[in-house]
Amino acid sequence: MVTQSGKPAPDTTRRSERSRRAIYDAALALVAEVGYPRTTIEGIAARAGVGKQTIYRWWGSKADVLLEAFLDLSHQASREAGEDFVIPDTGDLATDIKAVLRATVDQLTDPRFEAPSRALAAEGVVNEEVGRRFMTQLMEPSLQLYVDRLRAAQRAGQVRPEIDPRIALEFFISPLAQRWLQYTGPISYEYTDTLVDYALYGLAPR
Amino acid sequence: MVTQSGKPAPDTTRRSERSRRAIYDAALALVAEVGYPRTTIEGIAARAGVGKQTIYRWWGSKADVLLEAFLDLSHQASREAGEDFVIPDTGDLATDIKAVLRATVDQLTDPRFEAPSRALAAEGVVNEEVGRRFMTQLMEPSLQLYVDRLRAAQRAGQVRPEIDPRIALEFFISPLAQRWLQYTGPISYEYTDTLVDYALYGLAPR
Amino acid sequence: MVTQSGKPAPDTTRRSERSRRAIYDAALALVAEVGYPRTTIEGIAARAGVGKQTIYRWWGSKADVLLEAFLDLSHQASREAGEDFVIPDTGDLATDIKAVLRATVDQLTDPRFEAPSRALAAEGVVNEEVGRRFMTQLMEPSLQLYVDRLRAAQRAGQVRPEIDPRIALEFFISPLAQRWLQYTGPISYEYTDTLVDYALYGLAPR
Amino acid sequence: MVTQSGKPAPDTTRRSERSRRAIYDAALALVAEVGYPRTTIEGIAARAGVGKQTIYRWWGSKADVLLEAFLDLSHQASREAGEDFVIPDTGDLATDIKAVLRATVDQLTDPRFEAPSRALAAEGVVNEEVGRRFMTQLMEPSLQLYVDRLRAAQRAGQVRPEIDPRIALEFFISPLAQRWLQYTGPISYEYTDTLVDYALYGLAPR
DNA sequence: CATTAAGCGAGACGGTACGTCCTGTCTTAAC
DNA sequence: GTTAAGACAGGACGTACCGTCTCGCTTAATG
Repeated sequence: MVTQSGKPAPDTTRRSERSRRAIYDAALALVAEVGYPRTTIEGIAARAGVGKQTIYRWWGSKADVLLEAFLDLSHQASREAGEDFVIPDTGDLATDIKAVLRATVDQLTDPRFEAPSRALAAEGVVNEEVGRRFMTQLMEPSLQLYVDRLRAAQRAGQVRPEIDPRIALEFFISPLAQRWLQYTGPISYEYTDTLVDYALYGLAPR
Repeated sequence: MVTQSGKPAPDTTRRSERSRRAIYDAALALVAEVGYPRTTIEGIAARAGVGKQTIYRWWGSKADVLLEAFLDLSHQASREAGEDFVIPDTGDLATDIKAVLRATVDQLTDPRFEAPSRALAAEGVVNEEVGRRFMTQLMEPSLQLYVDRLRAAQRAGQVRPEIDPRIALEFFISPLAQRWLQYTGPISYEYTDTLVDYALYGLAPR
Repeated sequence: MVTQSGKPAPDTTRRSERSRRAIYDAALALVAEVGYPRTTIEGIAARAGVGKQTIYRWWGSKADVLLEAFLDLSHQASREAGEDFVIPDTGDLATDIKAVLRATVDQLTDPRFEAPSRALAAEGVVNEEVGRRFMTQLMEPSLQLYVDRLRAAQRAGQVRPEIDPRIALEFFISPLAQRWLQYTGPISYEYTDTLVDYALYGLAPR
Repeated sequence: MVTQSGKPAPDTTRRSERSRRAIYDAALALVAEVGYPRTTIEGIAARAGVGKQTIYRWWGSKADVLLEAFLDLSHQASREAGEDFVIPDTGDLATDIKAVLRATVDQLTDPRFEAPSRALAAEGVVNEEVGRRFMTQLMEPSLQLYVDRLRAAQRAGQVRPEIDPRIALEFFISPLAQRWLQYTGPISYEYTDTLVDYALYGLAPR
């Protein structure tokens, strides 16, 4: 998807896999250690034992590198975790969503994920392009799972049919996201459970 | 609450009001024009016709400057707007909250506010200290208004008494905030109205 | 000797003697401790417990301050030393001049004098005005003593009458000065004695 | 002779010759135009169209830059001038030295040389390291020429054999240097001729 | 099977901004 | 009216990174 710039596009087949990995590792490590603003391209290159040009050849910006590194990390994690990234369907919507949200709470407080995802979220707030990629590449797949589960619940008569699942899911996701992003309140299992109870009360038919 | 640093702490009584104003104006203008990352302390100083040291004397960072500038802007706006910053109480909770959310939508898309508040929100995501100040100084007062209005609704029997207003308000605020911050969806009056309908359905007694 | 500038000349009668002394002391101490380039007006003021403006009111530059401070120091030294600052006339010109040059060697290596006089000499090299004041106020009186002593020697028939004493004295003074200023060679009693022997051999009648 | 500093020592083979030249030119031009103290590293960099870091990478200080620039200028001048930088030997010592000193007078008053050499001399007075480099790299070669010529004169019986040429040459050089450096008197052909006459009278055998 | 062209590590380069220090002017309150 | 104190506009310092560039080197793939 390289748009035609002035430069002759680099030859992907000759790309050094070893360098790419080293760059991902260095980027994630640095963001975790010193924070995003003090993570520099030079620092990543030095830590990865790589020339700066190798970074500039393949990525357009620090955010780009981190986004890919984080995507890679997420894919690895998915592969390791197996089933965990789907929403269960026990028949009881409340139980199922509570379980998923508890897993989300765990992930949001996992130090391995926290620094880079905060960094990317922040960059995305201010840089629309990064924001949209963060959204489509990282969040969207998860959101779709909620949509699917809510549709199933509608078919089962547990959620009113006129409800738009795409909006309903925000009642579970957004309050948690905001507390995490903006320090508007503490995050806990108790909190997410309450969220689900309040929200489902409104979504269920009378 | 000035913590004892190494420096002798400047004399506030001698501070130049004219410089402060010029710095606020320059900071807000630059963020609007070139974006937060390309807004520099040197740029602010130059535009304000002020020495860099005058900025460093009174603020600790670019984020600090912008936070105060934005607070100042908000206070000005409040003063101009008068009554607009309270939640009306017509007796109909849905109507009242819809009105406030529509005003919020307007503000979030007002170019005068958008750039600086995005910048601050982003900084706050990554810098906890800024995040907490953004929260307590800018958002908290507004949130309290929601709490008050929801309490009144509880007394009027329109909201179930066991609901925690502090959590309930997030159903109105957070989805909108997330769409705005993370480009997770479009923002419109229709959307916020739907939000209120879905949420109140769950909050109201059966 | 304040030339008419735009400013109303300050009132000398109200000048604080205590401040002047403190400034001299601070200036000399700082030059000795950290060297001339790292001696600053602010540093002098702080060390002297004096406002910066007090320095700017009475002196035009750092060099000015130091020049006066050093003059003051020299006058003090003269007063303490009494007779030492005249050239003796024992009748033997060589002996007399050797004695004076040995005293000069001592002074040039006295750490109390070395730092400020090097500083002033250096400033004078590059700043003609300072150079001329250094010359007329500090060196000239001493040079005149040489002229007087050489004239006496001419009257006594120990120096050829056609010799210009003003030039002759440079054979004693300049080589020593250059070695000191420019590190062109070591300084010792033996060296100055040799200088006198070589030079007088040429100045004396055959 | 690179001492082990903390920095990794730049790669000399990759050094930009074009930048070095531009820096020399800018430094000499600025010193001539605005004087040494108002010549800044930033100014040199800007005028040379060079990044500041390029200066800091290769030189340790403003004095360092100027010293090398001046050395380079001198070498250029030597190359252009050819024979002019040796002391002639016509058999008549007085004539030969007078000629050289007249050339020196010319150089000391050549505006191309005056500003930078004053600046370096001044810096050398106050900064021993610079002083010694100024001495060894710029003055020493010329001084050696005097030593050689005086030795030849001793062999020819024109100078007493017990005279140390290294001290004798100071009678020609130092008075002139001091007048130039410290404004202790005017500089002219007549003056240097007199110097030679007075001095040789003492150096010659009876 | 050499040739050649790309990616690579390294790092010098022209720049911009940083945060600190100092300049010389100006203002305030104390004496 | 001088003084101590210190805020101010300005500007240079020396450092850290930016993104571009050029250098030899390794490493496929091709002629």
